[in-house]
Amino acid sequence: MTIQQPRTRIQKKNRWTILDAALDVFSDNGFRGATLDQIAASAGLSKPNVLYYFSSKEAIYTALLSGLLETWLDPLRAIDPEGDAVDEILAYVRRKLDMSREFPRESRLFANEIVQGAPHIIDQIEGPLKDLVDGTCALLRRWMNSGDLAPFDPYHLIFSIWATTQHYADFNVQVAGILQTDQDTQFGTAADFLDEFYRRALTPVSG
Amino acid sequence: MTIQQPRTRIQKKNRWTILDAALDVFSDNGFRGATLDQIAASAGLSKPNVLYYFSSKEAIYTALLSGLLETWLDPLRAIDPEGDAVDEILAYVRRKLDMSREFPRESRLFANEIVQGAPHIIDQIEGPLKDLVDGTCALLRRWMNSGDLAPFDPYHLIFSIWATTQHYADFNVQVAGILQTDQDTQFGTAADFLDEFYRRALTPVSG
DNA sequence: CGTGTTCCTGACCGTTTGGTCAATAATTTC
DNA sequence: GAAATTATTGACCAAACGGTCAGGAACACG
Repeated sequence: MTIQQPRTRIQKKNRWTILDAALDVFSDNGFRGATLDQIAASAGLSKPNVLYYFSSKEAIYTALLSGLLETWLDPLRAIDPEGDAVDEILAYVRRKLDMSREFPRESRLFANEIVQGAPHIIDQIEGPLKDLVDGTCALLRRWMNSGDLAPFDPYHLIFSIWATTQHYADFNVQVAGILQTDQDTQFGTAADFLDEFYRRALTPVSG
Repeated sequence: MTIQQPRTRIQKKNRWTILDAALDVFSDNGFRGATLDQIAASAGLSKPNVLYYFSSKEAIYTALLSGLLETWLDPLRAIDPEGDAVDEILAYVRRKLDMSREFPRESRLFANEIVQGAPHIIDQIEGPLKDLVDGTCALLRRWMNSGDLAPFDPYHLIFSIWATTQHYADFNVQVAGILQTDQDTQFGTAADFLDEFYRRALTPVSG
C-alpha cells in the first residue's frame, strides 16, 4: 500500500525529499536513464522506503511533472491584457529567463520529456497548454491589429520566446562551454540581449 | 575483434544500417535509455552481430556523434564574410531550419546529449565549436561596427538562432500539439516567421 | 572445387534494474 | 505504557541489460 495524500509530518517531509532528489536525477538522465537506486541514494533513503511513499518509479515521475506543469505556465498567465503590449511581452521574456536561471532542473526535466516525445504529458500539451496558448495568441493578434505590436505569427513568436529563454537552462553546458564565463554573467548578458532583441523586433513603427 | 574501418561491401552496408537504426533509437531515448536489443531489432540484425561491427553500445554512440558533428556545423561555416550581412544571417537561419526539418533525429540526438550534460562531446564544444563560434562572432562584430548589421551581442545572437531553429526539431511534439497542423505547414510558417523576425531585428537603421 | 576468411547466431554470463515482502523499528494514540 | 498505526529495512526475485564465446554458415578466391 502506498501513500496517496500526505497526512503525517513524516510523510510530508519524505515525499518532498524524494521529489526533490528525483528532480535532480530525472533532469540529469531522463526517465529511462534514471534509476530508483540513484533517487534513493540522493534522497538519503533506502529503495524500499522510497517505494513506500511512491508506488513506482513512474509514479514519482508523473507526480513531479504534474506538480510542476502548473508553475511552469504561470509566467504566460501573468501577461496583462490591459498593459502595454511591448512591455508585457518583454516582461514575459524576462520572467521566462528568470525561471531558466532559478529552476534549471525543472526546465531540463521538461526538455528531456518533450525531446523524447512527451509520452507522459502529451494530453496536457494538446489540452490545457494549447488552450492557454490559443488565448494568449488571440490577445497578441489584438495588439498587432491595434498597432501596439509589430505583426508576426503569434504562435511562432511564443515558440521563439520559449526556445530562446529555455535554451539557457537546457543547453547550459553548451552556452557555458562557448562563453567561458560564470553563470551570473551568462544570464546577465542574455537578459540584456533578449530585451534589446525583442524590443527592436516587436516595437511597431510609430505613428 | 571488431571492425575498425569498413573494407568489404557487407561491412559498409551493415555498419551503415546499424548507425541508422542507432540514430532512431538514441534520438528517441537518449544514450542510457537506448538498448542494444532495440538497436539490433531496428537494424534487423542479431545483438551479437551488432557487436561484431561495433565493440560496444558506447562505440556506436560515439561513432554517430563524431560522424555527425561535422555536418552539423557546416551551415555556420557557410556564412560568407564577403556577402551582405543581413542576407547572410537570414540564409544561415534558413539553413539551420532546413536541417531541423530534414534531420530531426540528428538534432534530437544532440539535444539529448547536451541536455544531459554533453558527457561525450564536451571537449569538442569547448574546443573546435568554441573556436568556430568565436570566429563567426568576430565577423558579426565587424558587420555591426561597419553599420551593416544592428548591434547585438553576437554570441547570444547565435544562441538565439540555434534555439529558435532547433526548437522545431527537438520540441516538435509540443509544436505539433499546439499548432495542430501538418509538418509542412509548421515548417513553412516557421520559415516565414523567422525570416521576418530576424530581418526586422537585424536590419540596421538606414543612413 | 577446396580452403581460408568473413559473417552470423544460440546459448550463456554477470550485473543492474524495478519491485516485493516479511520482519522490525519508531511513532502516535488512548 | 500498552496497543495500534506508521515508517524502515535486508533479503530477495524476475526481467532486462551489456557483453562473450564457441561454432556454424556464407562468401571470396585460388
